[in-house]
Amino acid sequence: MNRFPIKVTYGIMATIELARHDRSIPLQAKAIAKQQGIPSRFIEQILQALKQAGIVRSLRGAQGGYTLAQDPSQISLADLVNSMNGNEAIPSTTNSSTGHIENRGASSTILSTIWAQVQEAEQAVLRVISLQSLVEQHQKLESRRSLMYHI
Amino acid sequence: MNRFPIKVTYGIMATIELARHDRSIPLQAKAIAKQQGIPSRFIEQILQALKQAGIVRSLRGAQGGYTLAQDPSQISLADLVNSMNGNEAIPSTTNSSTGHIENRGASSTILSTIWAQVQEAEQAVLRVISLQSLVEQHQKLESRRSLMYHI
DNA sequence: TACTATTCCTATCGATTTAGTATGAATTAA
DNA sequence: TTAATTCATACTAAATCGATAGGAATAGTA
Repeated sequence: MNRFPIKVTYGIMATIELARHDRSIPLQAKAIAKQQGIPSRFIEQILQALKQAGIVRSLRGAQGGYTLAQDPSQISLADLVNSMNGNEAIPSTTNSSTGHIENRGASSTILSTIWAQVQEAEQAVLRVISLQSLVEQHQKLESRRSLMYHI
Repeated sequence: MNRFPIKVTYGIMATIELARHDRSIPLQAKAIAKQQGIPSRFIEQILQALKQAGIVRSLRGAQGGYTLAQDPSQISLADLVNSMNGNEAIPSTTNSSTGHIENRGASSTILSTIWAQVQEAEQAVLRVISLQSLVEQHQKLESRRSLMYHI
């Protein structure tokens, strides 16, 4: 089962939709929502996050909408996931008020570095997957599915 | 920052404590809680999960408590984390009511396999870290800390 | 200019999960 | 028999997740 947060899932679905669409014509949030079965007010928020991360561009007003800001081959899944997870803030070990090194328990110190390794392992998986490849896989699956209904 | 759920963090702290303790004498939940600054009724619940997973043994009644069920070198962080995350249930792709293959969207199918890769990467990191090594790191940190206060 | 379609901003809401408390029964050493 | 302990279950407060809501700002078009 897919256990990415729904926000992340929707964001990825939206960018796949954008990648399949003519890049010179903006695609509206509403259109994406309808196509993918996502609540349209919700996808708007997610598209905002993608915009802040520089992954999509937006045009306001009538005939406005969203376009990809980069080529699908240049966008990694890590970019997508990170932009919607509200990127981890400055991980500092110093307490800003005192300037002292935090005196956490030893276990906590150890687990922090292990957590960092876990995060890095996840990022490594996500970095090597491009939006381009997602679109290609998507294409294959869809055509296989339509074949099935022709038998 | 350590981003393991607090339940997991506490559980690991508890097993570290158990590993440092004489294995032939049960250590009480209350003692672990006091030593590590964990609410004692809370650590009891966590120790139950560790017991279900076969990582600790328990003895009820007066002078009862918990002991490790295995050697610290045989317990991996993956074992610990998984036992406290309430291990993922049977991942089946078939809909049990119809017997048919689920007809989810293509994106969802793709993201499921990617999520599995992410999970496997995380497990790979956790599998190679033993409780033994955690205890050793813990020891080093503690002694370094006590040295600092002797200067 | 006025109208309409759209993004953008911010607040709110219900459901679920997380972190913890509470109560007391069952068990066992002394 | 008593005291200390695990075990089982239910409850609760706070945070997070998955949305929904209202309306301001912007821009194309008649």
